Amino acid sequence: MAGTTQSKDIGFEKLRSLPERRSLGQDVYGKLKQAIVKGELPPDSRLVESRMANVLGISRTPVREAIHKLEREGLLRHNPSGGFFIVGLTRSDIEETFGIRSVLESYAARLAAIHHKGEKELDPLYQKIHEYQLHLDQGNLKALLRINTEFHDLLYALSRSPKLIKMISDLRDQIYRFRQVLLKTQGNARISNEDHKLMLKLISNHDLEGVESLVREHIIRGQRIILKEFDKGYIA
Amino acid sequence: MAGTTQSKDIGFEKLRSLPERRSLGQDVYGKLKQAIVKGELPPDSRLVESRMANVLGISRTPVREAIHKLEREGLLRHNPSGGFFIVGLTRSDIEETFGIRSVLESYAARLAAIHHKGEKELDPLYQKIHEYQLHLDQGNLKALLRINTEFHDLLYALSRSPKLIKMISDLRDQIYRFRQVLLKTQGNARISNEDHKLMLKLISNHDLEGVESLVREHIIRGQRIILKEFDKGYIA
DNA sequence: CATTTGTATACTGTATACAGTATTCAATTC
DNA sequence: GAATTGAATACTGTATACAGTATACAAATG
Repeated sequence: MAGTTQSKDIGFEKLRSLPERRSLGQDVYGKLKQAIVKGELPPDSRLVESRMANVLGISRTPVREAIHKLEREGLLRHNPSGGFFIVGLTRSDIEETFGIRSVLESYAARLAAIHHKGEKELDPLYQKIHEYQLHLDQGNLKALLRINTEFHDLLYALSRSPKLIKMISDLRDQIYRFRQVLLKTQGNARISNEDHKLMLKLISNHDLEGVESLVREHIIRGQRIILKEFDKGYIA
Repeated sequence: MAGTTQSKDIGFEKLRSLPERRSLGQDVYGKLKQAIVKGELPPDSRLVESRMANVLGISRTPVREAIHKLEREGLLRHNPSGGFFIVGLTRSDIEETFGIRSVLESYAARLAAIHHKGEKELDPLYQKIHEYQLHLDQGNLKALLRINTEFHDLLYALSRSPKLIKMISDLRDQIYRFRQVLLKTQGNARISNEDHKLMLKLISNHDLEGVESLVREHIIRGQRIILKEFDKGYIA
């Protein structure tokens, strides 16, 4: 216990959090996941362990760690004849994923409405809406995407359900590659922010049913946009 | 192509599906997951790779595969000082998990109601209800649990959403250890079957809102039962 | 020339080796 | 006897080795 010895051993707390050394496996996992999620690695391409290990200058072992995690996550699938490949998204995958998101995210919003006490909790969210509005007029897509994500993260954090948040986050990773389609047009980008404003209003009023169905509709709107583009063949 | 050569190479189709050799890693994953999910391995206990490998008579490599998958799945957590341990369930975990189930499973039922054409699809489900009723009178808990699971599997299969089904299945694994509490008392066991009957009726009538809110309530009822037992300290 | 066969190559799945870090516990110091 | 030190041990994270299978392609065969 601190203070029980004569010699002063105070002042080393700051050293405690110095290196924070993550393992190679974790690093590879993160890198590989990003690459897949962003669509940098094309679907159906095979992942050759030794090649990856060589490129990264490490051994196969940590690469395997990452691969097995990503397989469980659904981003990779095992080839019957051995090895793993990147899974692409079919039309049904998109339909399903948005459908599931529609119920999970609307539920998160409902929880947010239940748990939220006092208007002050919503301040950062109003802030994001404002910030968004500023960039909206000048059509800064990159910024809109970022702020949009931040808004949703803040909102779902209010649900106080870590498991739910994680599931929502995992689902969003799966369709990350299509994100930008959603805010590509001025019209959609504007509607999105109007929805967000309304969400906060409903949460303030503790209107559980209201916010739940609004978010559900919000997501389904996104689904329709993506599917339309998908059918046009612009994205795949 | 078959038949293009003179020599008869017909008759080997049956060999095609002979060994179906799963990898050691997959085996360990399955075994270990079962053991954790059923509560055979106590929470917070550390998993020592070399020990496990020795017990199973294999090397550490496939054991690691399994461990990393289970970590991504949330059943294991990484120890800051190295290694992995089994995560236990807190009260919040139970609350969260049932809450998420309530929206996912009600959504699956809604999809089932949307997709289902013709009464014949529901026959196996009515069959399960009947089967359940038979065992209900003689209080055969083991059988009730099995039939109950089968009913829900059949129902959610009608949703035609593999991703949704998988998520529901994963969530149920997390609270598998508490299953039997739900049907322990005659009263609850009976109500459960009444709910199931009503679900089928609503699905037949394509009453989407009805079946969705019924299933939601069905799950929340389960949540209350489990939480009550949990608070009494009978389960942990 | 179209098949088949044979052989080299690539890759996976599993086992093993090894260095570095935690942990344990007995010896030591105050 | 409580705290400190130090050596022995256990375990992890990573690298490497190796056998068996799949793949690719050239040679051989009709």
